[in-house]
Amino acid sequence: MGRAPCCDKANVKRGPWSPEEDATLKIYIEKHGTGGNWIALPQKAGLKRCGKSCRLRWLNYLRPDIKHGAFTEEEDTIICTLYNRLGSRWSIIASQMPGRTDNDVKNYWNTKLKKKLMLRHANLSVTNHILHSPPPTSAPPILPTVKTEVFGSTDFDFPTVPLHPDYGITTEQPQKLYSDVMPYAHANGQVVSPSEEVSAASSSITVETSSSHSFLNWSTAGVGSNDLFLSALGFGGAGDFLGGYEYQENLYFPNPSIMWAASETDAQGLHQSPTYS
DNA sequence: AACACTTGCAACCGCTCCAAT
DNA sequence: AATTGGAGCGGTTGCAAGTGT
Repeated sequence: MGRAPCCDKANVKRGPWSPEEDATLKIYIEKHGTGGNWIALPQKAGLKRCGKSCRLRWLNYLRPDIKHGAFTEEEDTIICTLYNRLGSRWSIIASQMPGRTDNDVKNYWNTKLKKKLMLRHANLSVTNHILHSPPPTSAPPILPTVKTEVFGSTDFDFPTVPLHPDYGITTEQPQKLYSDVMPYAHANGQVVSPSEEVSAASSSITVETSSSHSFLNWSTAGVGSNDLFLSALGFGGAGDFLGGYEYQENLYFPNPSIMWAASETDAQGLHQSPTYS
């Protein structure tokens, strides 16, 4: 069929927004709203931009409730846990973090958090190697390798890491593993924490993520069902990754339909149902 | 000081979804 | 039921700023 472009590219400005454009858009939206029609908005506002660009600029930068600045440890944990659970559903992940946009979260994950994970993974691998490996008496065996593909996120391609069987991570294909064990990823024991020494912390924290209807409860009690992703990386889980906090399911999503759509349409969703009060 | 390389992030692209017709 | 057009999403790109040599 083919689709018409969202705007006449020859007649719209592109590239970085000037302060004047920002001001024009902001003032217009604050005065008139978007009217639910981004396509017509730029002309009404007197901007030589396409509606799509205006929408993005507003949502990702100009909105008054946007939070700029560094991500906190709590936010790291939320991202980590929800990515583990949902894959790259940035809009849903961002919806749990007031003031953060999907673009923010996505960029943060791609540029920083993923590297942080890999770094910790590398460190843990070294630690495990030192702690658990017997003194080498002969040439080391050729170890199996795992390419991590999680929840259909086929692009998530951490470096192929040699895994020692004693470390507890199997070489079974993660995708199969995930579908097999849903909704209890740990039930058949295919995935276990490779580093027992990091699971002893005990504390809890409740993170308010919205003033009205959303909070996440974090504690170290029990083994969460969300740890598959991080376990596959060599972490005990999100809490393992970030200071010992373990995510405990207690999500209150502003728009439940989003979550059901996410969980039911392609079997990449939540391990268990959110509850509402 | 100058250049090369890396990093972070704003912005764009192309696609799917969905409501309206 | 088929088509259309807008909204929204995830992936990718481009560039400015920062850092290293």
